[in-house]
Amino acid sequence: MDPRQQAILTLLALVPPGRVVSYGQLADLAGLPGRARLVGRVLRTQDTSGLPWHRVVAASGRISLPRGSDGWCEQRQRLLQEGVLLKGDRVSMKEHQWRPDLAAILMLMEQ
DNA sequence: GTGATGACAACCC
DNA sequence: AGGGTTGCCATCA
Repeated sequence: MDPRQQAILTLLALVPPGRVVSYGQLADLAGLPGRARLVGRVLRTQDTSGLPWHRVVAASGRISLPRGSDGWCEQRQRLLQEGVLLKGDRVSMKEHQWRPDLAAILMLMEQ
C-alpha cells in the first residue's frame, strides 16, 4: 500500500476514545499538510475495520458523510456511544478535539 | 490529455 | 450561520 496512506491509518489508530480529529489535522500529523482530501479518500477506499474511523470529522466539527446516510448514522452512534456529545450532527471541537500528548508525539517521532 | 468529483479546509464576504 | 471561491490532488469517465 502507498506509504502515505499507511501513515494516515497508523496515526488514526492512535486517536483515543472520546476524542476526534479533523481530516486536515490527521493529514498534518501524517506529514501531509494540505492533504485533508487524501484522508477522506483513504477512509473511503481502504479497509477501516478495526480502526476508529468514526473519530474523524470535518474541521467544523461536522460529520462529513451525507446526512441521514447509513455511515452518518453509524458514526453518530459510535461517537455518542463513547461519550462524544453531538449537537445535531456537529461535535464541539473545542471540547473533543484530540490534542496529541507527549507520549503520542514521541511515538510519532519514531517513524 | 481533459474535465469532473470528492468522508476537506481556509478565507472572505 | 450560510454561501461562494480557491487550493489541494488521486481517480475516473
